[in-house]
Amino acid sequence: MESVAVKPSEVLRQANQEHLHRLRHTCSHVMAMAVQKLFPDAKVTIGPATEHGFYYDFDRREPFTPGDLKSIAKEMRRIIKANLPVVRQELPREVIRQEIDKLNEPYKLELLAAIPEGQPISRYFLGEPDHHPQPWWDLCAGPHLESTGQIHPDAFALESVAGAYWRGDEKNAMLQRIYGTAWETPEQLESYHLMLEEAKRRDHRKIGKDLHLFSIQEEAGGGLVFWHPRGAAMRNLIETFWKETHLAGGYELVSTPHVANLELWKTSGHNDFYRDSMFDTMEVEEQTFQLKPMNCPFHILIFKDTLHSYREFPLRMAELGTVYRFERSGTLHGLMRVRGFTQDDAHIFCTESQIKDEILGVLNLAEFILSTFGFAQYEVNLSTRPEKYVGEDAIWEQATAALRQALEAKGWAYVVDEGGGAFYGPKIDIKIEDAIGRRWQCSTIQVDFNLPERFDLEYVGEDGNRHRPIMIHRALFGSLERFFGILVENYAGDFPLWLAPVQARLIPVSDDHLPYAVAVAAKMKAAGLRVQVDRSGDRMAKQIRKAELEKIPVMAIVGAKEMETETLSIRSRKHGELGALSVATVVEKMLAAVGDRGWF
RNA sequence: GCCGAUGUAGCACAGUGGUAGUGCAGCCGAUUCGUAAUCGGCAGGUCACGAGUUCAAAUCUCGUCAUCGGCUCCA
Repeated sequence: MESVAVKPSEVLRQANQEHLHRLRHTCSHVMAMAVQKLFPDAKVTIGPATEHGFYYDFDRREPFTPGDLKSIAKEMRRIIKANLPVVRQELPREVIRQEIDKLNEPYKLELLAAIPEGQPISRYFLGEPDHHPQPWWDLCAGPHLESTGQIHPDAFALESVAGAYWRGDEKNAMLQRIYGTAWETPEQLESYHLMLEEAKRRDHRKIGKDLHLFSIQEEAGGGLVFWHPRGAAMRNLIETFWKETHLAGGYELVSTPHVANLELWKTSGHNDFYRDSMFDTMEVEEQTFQLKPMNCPFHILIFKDTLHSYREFPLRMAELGTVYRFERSGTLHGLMRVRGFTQDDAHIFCTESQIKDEILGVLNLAEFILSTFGFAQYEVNLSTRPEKYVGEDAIWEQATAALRQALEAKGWAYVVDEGGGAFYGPKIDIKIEDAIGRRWQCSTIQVDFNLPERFDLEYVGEDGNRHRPIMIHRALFGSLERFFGILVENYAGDFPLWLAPVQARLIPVSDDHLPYAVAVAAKMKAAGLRVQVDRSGDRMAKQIRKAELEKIPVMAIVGAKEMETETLSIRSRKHGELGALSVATVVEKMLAAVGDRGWF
């Protein structure tokens, strides 16, 4: 399964992106033409190219079925084989408006009205415009291929039908979106399908179930995670590592409740700005309580409980804080999108002049922690002041400059998202790249000018006067649940030794060797290794098969030979049979692999 | 929440109106075995849940919940 000649992701990377974009866009027109031929009642809307293909949204009463997709694809192949020319025609607004009117396409009229004055307006025909009857055409800016024959009839596929709102707004009509994928060659399409299979093989929901890591239970409700012993063991390892690293990095650990009086959330502004994502309140002895969607107000209360001096700054407060957010049922997805999750949260209270160094410190910590889990490739975004914001311009500029300086000092390339910041401050987001090239947003670092104001935070400065501190929110994993899901998919369940919930399985050749296996296991456990003995009485080959299916990294065969010589015959999941090694050597080598966070 | 699909034993699946099935896992017994499945037996299901249609419902209808693919939103 690992030995594909050329990695599918490589094949796809070699494709000409500009050409692919045209091809996919044209493909979406071909599909729309096919759909309107087969289903004349379908109204056209928009149909752009996407990362892997294209889609087209239609307004039609009857839903498209999988069978419909087959006939649409067939019709598309016919259009491709006919090799119709793709002809662009620019027309004055009023002329094209009348043309659209004739076709009775209300969505296109709306699109036309949205095109700014002075911009050229064009349509694209599939077929010669002078031909009678007039060929199919679509209001479109282009660009496209020159003819439908340039699409390879075996390099596209229709994938699925999904609902989508007109212009992405849920107040609007629900349209039917048909997704397709399209490539230059059948080989690329094949590679794309291999990629999809690979992603499916790594799906954390499947692996999580197969390896008994976690579950989500219908009886308890969607989006609530149950960590089973093996998953919980891994989570504990991650948490321990996180806590030790933060303590070493100058953070102090705190722990706060899961609910609080609603008044707190009114002060913080969450009750106004975040209500849609919060669970309903609960009444207790005539007071109203709220399950927490964030940790920040709690850390602020700890901060406020004493008067602070600038000499204590920067003050770094960290917590693995479990929060609950109301997510609409249709959006829940395994561990990636849940209703209760644990943020690896921290809040740094500091002065303006400390922002840069603090951010740099967070970037270094993020790099250290993420790379420990095997993530060394990042995509970094810097988001600046949006249109609606709080805080003074000068301080926004100062903070944004500090973020830039920190990124530059770190030497990381980054993309600026102008106006993409939160209303309360600028931020840096870090996306990590996994083993098959997918990117996941994890870390976020946000400067906050709002909460210190709302809670009237103060510290005593060098001058003896009260000043308002700067507050930095930051999370590195983002959410432990989500990060765990990413880890599972990144490693495909083959975890490095330090994370593997069961590091070694001792396999007795027969029951005669069971006592020896138990004794050896005790020794290995005493050395701090997570070891199990297979007591099933199954044949050796069966025991090996079970251990392989459970992706246990080290198998140790125990038989007469091994008892005789006080050795273990090691079979590594990664490297196969390694022969007989003394128990002491196995322990030593395993501990070394744990130490450098590698595999055995 | 919205559009579409799905829900049968711990897991993977078969079963289109007439007494719920297969494989693996589990338990029991025999086998005591050298690098990915030993053999035999037993047990296990309110067919997601709740209504309805029918002489009869896993199967048809409606509702609820959950899951899957999307939309929207996001850690």
